[in-house]
Amino acid sequence: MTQTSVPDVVIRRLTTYLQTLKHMAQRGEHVASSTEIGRWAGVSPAQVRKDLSHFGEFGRQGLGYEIGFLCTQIERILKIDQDWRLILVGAGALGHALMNYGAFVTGRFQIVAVFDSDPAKVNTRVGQREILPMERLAEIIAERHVEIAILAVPATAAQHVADQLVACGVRSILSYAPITLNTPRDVHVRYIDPVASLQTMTYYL
Amino acid sequence: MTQTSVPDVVIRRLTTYLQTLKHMAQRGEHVASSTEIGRWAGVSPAQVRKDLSHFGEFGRQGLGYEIGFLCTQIERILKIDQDWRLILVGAGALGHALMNYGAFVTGRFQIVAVFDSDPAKVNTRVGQREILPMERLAEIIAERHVEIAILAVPATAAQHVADQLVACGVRSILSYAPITLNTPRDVHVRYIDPVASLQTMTYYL
DNA sequence: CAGACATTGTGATATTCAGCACAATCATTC
DNA sequence: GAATGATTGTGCTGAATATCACAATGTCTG
Ligand SMILES: NC(=O)c1ccc[n+]([C@@H]2O[C@H](COP(=O)([O-])OP(=O)(O)OC[C@H]3O[C@@H](n4cnc5c(N)ncnc54)[C@H](O)[C@@H]3O)[C@@H](O)[C@H]2O)c1
Ligand SMILES: NC(=O)c1ccc[n+]([C@@H]2O[C@H](COP(=O)([O-])OP(=O)(O)OC[C@H]3O[C@@H](n4cnc5c(N)ncnc54)[C@H](O)[C@@H]3O)[C@@H](O)[C@H]2O)c1
Repeated sequence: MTQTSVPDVVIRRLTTYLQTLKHMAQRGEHVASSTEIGRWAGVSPAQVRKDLSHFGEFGRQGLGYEIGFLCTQIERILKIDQDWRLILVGAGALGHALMNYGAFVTGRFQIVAVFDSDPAKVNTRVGQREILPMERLAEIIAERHVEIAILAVPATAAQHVADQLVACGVRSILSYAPITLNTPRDVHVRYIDPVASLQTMTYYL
Repeated sequence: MTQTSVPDVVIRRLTTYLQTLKHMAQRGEHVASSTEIGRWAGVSPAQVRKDLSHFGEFGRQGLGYEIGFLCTQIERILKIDQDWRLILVGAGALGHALMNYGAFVTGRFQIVAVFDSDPAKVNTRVGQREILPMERLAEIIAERHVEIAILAVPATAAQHVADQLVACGVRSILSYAPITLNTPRDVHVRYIDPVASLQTMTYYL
């Protein structure tokens, strides 16, 4: 029940439940049991129920969970029932893909500014937005109340940029650079690295 | 010691240790203690030692781990001391970024073919490679002994393509589609989804 | 509206994973 | 070459996480 004692794995599973529920909703279903949710999310029914019970009682005995209601609740728990403004640092190949990614154009996570250190790229456009110089980082972060940044710069520059972001008040970083960042405790960092993912898969082959 | 009983979290941490070690090697260091490795990888020294002890004794008391040697050993454990041939399905924005990603061009994970169902894209080029039609999937996978695939198609097509891949004998899938795939037990799937990562971070804000 | 049925929420239990502490071991110094 | 200092490898312990099992509670049908 206590907010702080919920393990991180539970939080991560909530996102997959949400995915599953949205998918079911699109298929026209209105109610889902923990068994169904579990099957599609790849976890046991008991796990689903226990995870949800950390935050309250959302289901009905004998019936299951009302999909729309549960979606709303999970979104509230994860605080994604509101818009979040992001910035992107690094307008390379990956940065371009991200800027054109539907979820960041129309969804609740909106990239409000793109930064790059390369003078040749600054003032050119990517998607809808103009690439800004790093000098304007602090200004935009403060002005737009940005708390989350996506890092898509080379590994060699990642730590340096991360330090700048932290200094500007960014509290969450999603990094694509294949390097573990050194940040203060209260700054949350997640990593996305396809090579690392592949390396863990070959072990099982 | 037993190969099968090693938890998946340990395997995933091995990749971060390897990253850290490579980084240290580049800085000209030759020996690393569990404390140093742990500091940069963000885990406790005891954790580092225990993880490594699952596979053998790689260190020297009083000194630490010889970096080059440990790299070699971890690479052997993860089976990344050999080249792996990958295929990529989906030559969209993300597919293009991946094809031009250095790690997939020069590293041990090599994308040997790209597929797309869009006739307008087939026979055009992305990076060095020609985009192939889905009809040639089975042929190439068998011919090149491909066991790993990267999935970069829209969510709506992901399950269908995954089924095709499994039918062709692919045993590991790295999926960028925001959907949990339904696959046989012996097929390993990892997911990369920036939105899911962001959703878990807002909880802590 | 009563009885059959299905499913939740959760205390208890089992299992997995992380941290601790120290003997064993090796390099280095004097 | 003995004494010192540092670090590993690991049994033990405790914490975190998953599973089980069932009472509680609702739905649905005839
Ligand atoms: N391309 C991919 O598909 C892919 C996939 C996974 C991970 N990554 C990783 O993502 C990162 C970016 O990849 P990419 O392919 O887009 O590289 P890229 O070289 O195409 O783009 C990097 C961009 O960062 C900018 N940059 C460099 N130093 C900077 C600094 N100090 N401040 C601000 N901007 C700076 C560069 O000007 C460039 O525009 C890399 O760390 C890479 O390892 C890439
Ligand atoms: N663009 C990004 O930065 C980004 C980031 C994370 C995740 N994703 C996810 O990755 C996937 C691809 O994203 P994208 O931006 O490249 O999309 P995209 O629309 O640019 O590309 C998708 C490609 O898949 C092809 N395709 C569609 N159905 C197919 C089928 N049945 N068989 C083979 N090919 C098929 C299309 O022809 C197209 O070329 C999506 O699931 C998206 O949600 C994208």
